[in-house]
Amino acid sequence: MSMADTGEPDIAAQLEAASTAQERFQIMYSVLRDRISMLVYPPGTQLSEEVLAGEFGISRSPLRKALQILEADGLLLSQQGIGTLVTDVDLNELAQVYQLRMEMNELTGRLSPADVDFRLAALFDTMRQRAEDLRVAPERQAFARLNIDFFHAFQQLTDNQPLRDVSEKLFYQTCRIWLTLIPSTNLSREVEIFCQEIFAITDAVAIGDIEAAAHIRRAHLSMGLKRLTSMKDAKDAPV
Amino acid sequence: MSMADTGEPDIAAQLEAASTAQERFQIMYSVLRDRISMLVYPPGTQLSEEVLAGEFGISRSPLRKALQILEADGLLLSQQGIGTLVTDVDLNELAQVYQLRMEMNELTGRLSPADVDFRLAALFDTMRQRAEDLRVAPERQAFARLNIDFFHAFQQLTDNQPLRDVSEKLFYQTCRIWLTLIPSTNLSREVEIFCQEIFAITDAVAIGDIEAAAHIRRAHLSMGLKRLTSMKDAKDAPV
DNA sequence: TCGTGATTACTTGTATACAAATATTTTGTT
DNA sequence: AACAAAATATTTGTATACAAGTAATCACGA
Repeated sequence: MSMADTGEPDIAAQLEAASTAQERFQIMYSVLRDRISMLVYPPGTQLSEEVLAGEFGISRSPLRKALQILEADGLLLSQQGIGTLVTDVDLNELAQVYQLRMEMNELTGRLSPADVDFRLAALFDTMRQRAEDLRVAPERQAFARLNIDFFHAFQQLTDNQPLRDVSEKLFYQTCRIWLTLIPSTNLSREVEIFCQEIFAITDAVAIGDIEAAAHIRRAHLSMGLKRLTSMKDAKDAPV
Repeated sequence: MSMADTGEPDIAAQLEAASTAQERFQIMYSVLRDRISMLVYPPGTQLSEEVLAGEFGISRSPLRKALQILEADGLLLSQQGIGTLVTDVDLNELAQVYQLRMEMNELTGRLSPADVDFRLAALFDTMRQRAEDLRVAPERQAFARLNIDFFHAFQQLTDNQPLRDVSEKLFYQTCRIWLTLIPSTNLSREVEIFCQEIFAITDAVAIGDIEAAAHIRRAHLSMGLKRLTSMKDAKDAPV
């Protein structure tokens, strides 16, 4: 599925193995979005179409489709003569996206809540396990990876597909802010808070109370925004 | 020459006048989305890249970007060897989108409500005027056009940009359903209902009560969904 | 007449050459 | 040395030829 964190073995081979154009697009899109979100390409990075096409073993044409969709998602900005740059997340946009996500997460509990079957419960159990592992050995990459994977798990708590699509777009618009703002000194604290969130939500899911899970998620989004703004202020403050 | 019956004077000239690629994309995207929404291209219509590029006076490359974004929006579906087809709106998707829009419209009143200045009040006044004109002479095209324009006016009631973007995507995913389902016999009734909605919302906006406007909108979305499902049932019923 | 296989036509997907826009470097002049 | 203008390099944008996939047609035989 997602994987492709550091390993990401030979994308070119995966692309060649894919039979349809849609599959190839999906691979390129996922890989690039993941690299942007995991800060393999930090904000401001210039992505050369020619270089990327070379790495993927294809021409610029099919690659450009992936880049154009990512641009529509707000993750890239292409300009003729300048280049394709990874966008930055500014504080204003961050606050607006977070406010919207807070409200929409509540909808997860109200609109078409999924029934918690064995598979879903098992998924959240692995999340809990990964959180515990991370707490023992806090690490930036693993933290970011768990953040992304837990989001996708949470998504499965609703059967409303448009809600899923919209939530995903909003999530990826800002999720890299954590990696960009967390200094190594704060990592442990953030991991601890995130673990508490995962534990609480997993407990709620275990007893089938999706609405409770949604409210917990909302509360943590709210507090997360507050911490992010304070981090941002601390970073922007003069030395 | 071109079959663009609804105003839309020579797109090719507009494209040539545009100075940047982004402007050209915006023109093509808007024109195509509008044609799909106004049923110039009804669901199932096959859009030939070559023909469209010819009409727009450009090559397939820049046109394809617009088509690809519209495909990501869910309005088109492209398949190699088959063609690019306008998607249909099925009842399931319709219900999910409407449920989500109902909830999100409430957010319009809570998240960053815009302050109603003179310009905004004037805009809603023109909407009221157009509604009154439409009531006198109900017409399918004018109804659909007002539906789209009123949506954009309503959008301006919030300053939360992500909320605007998401709402717009959702709106265009289903708005053509009205034109596809309304038989000429029901047009007058729908126009009447729509006028009542516009009048009520305009009154609320006039006194600066955006939250009230949002609740009215939500109520009409809810009732609209009910009517749409009943229309759909009536249409699908055997003769 | 029916069925079946090959052929043909038509569609989007991909590769590539070139155009246009921007940034950088060089070069010439004062 | 400083400045300006031109040449150059680098990037995305566009046009176009061809490949790959699909559907319809035709030919041919039983």
